[in-house]
Amino acid sequence: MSRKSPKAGACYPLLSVDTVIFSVIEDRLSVLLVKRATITDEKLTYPYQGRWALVGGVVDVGQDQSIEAAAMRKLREKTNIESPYLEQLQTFGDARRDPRQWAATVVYFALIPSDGIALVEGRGVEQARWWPIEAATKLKLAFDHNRILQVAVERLRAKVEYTSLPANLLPKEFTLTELQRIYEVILGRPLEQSAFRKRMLAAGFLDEGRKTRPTSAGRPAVLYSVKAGRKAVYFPRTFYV
Amino acid sequence: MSRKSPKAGACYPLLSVDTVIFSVIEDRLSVLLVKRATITDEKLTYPYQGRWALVGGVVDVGQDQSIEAAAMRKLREKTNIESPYLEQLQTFGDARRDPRQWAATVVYFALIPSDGIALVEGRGVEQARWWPIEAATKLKLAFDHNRILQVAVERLRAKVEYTSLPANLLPKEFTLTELQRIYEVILGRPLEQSAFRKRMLAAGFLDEGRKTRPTSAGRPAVLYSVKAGRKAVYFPRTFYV
DNA sequence: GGAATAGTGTCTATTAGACAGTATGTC
DNA sequence: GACATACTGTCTAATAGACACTATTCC
Repeated sequence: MSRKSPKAGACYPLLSVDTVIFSVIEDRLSVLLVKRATITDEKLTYPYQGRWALVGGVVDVGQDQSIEAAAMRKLREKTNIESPYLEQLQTFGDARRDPRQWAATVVYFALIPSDGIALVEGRGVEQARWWPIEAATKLKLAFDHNRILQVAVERLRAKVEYTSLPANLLPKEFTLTELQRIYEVILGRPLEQSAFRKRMLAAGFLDEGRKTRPTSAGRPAVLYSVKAGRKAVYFPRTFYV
Repeated sequence: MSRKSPKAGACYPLLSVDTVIFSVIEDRLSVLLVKRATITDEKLTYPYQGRWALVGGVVDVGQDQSIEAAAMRKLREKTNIESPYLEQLQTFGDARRDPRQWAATVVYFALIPSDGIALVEGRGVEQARWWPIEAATKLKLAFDHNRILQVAVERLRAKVEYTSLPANLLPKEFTLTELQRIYEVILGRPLEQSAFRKRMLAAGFLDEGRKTRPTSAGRPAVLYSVKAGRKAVYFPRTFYV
């Protein structure tokens, strides 16, 4: 925000990126939010102080080669995830969503496994934490982030009905039971085991691991992993016709 | 492009909108392209002179209340369509896609009926015309518009498999045979009549018109129209499982 | 053997696709 | 009646869902 001309801020749109970072933590679909810092002497130039917000920030033309690179950079600054599933959601832009000026934000959504997530606190941020979706939507978020979050959840739920996206929420190797649990958590309803397994195997995006993992009790399960290069597969039908 | 500071153009991203306007004309999926004007004395500030390009332009903070409003304005300036089906496709933005500066463009795609299209030529544009998709993709378009067009066509073809989107390519009233023809043109393969009709009627997005239209020969067909407020319906399966 | 979890076989209901057949208009 | 286009009935194959059954481990 250091333009020379006093009117510049009002004449050109500001471009930022925001990422809705999803993970399933303790059987709940959750989103990573950051709390915006409180800076007592700069109320005008740093709005929504103390509010929870999506991970994001202004695109830096000097630093970012592309919008996606900007989103990846912001994500790296907040988590230690190297290559998450990242999909562009939608761009929101109008005259009123930022009190300072006409602003547009390109929103991505990311899916990351629940294992080994370490949060990093950065500039302009007091805290970062995971919120279950139901709790997050009840918060009064910064900017139009409530609406953005809602759109992101709707898109995720819609795509889970007919794609293999949820596999990106698990570590590299996982059992079909674990995968099914992820689907059930996001959709909020139980799925029939036999039909689920048939569908996943028929879709042909899984490699069967030779090893099995003996858990505390019960028959050990076969470990599967997503075939190399297959970010997502589309099923020919949705669940429960 | 009239920023005061000489470095301003290099420091902030430029935000524009582009719309891939589709229509089915004479049984061919077509896209509306405009030819960029030739201005001999301003080669640097107006790139890709004489090239064909998507309909679009820079977002004007003073004029446009939102990005979608900007897209609608550009569309209005080129065609006389009042309320087309308009869906945000994707935003493309990086350091190299515009020779002048780091630029981002929010791309929409529009579906408009083939009847009553009148083209209007505007500023910076010499011609506007419809190109069949196969011909358009062979042109060397301005900016990264070849890539954008490709993404748009892929998205359209994908959605046609499981949505009622193509109904937006027809006038208000149409027969099921006409609707089927649109699907076949976009998908590039014939569909089985009985299954097609069952699917469309089962999806429940059509109102049966009481009138029939006596054509030159053959049995007159029932006219259908999309139920009020139903922009698109999702089918539970794709065609040809 | 009992408990727990993983995985499969079989039946049924649904429905998409195929295709022949019927309906209704013009000439 | 001939022709053209619109529309429907019926058969079949595929498969999702339901659910009971089997498999493999730990204790």
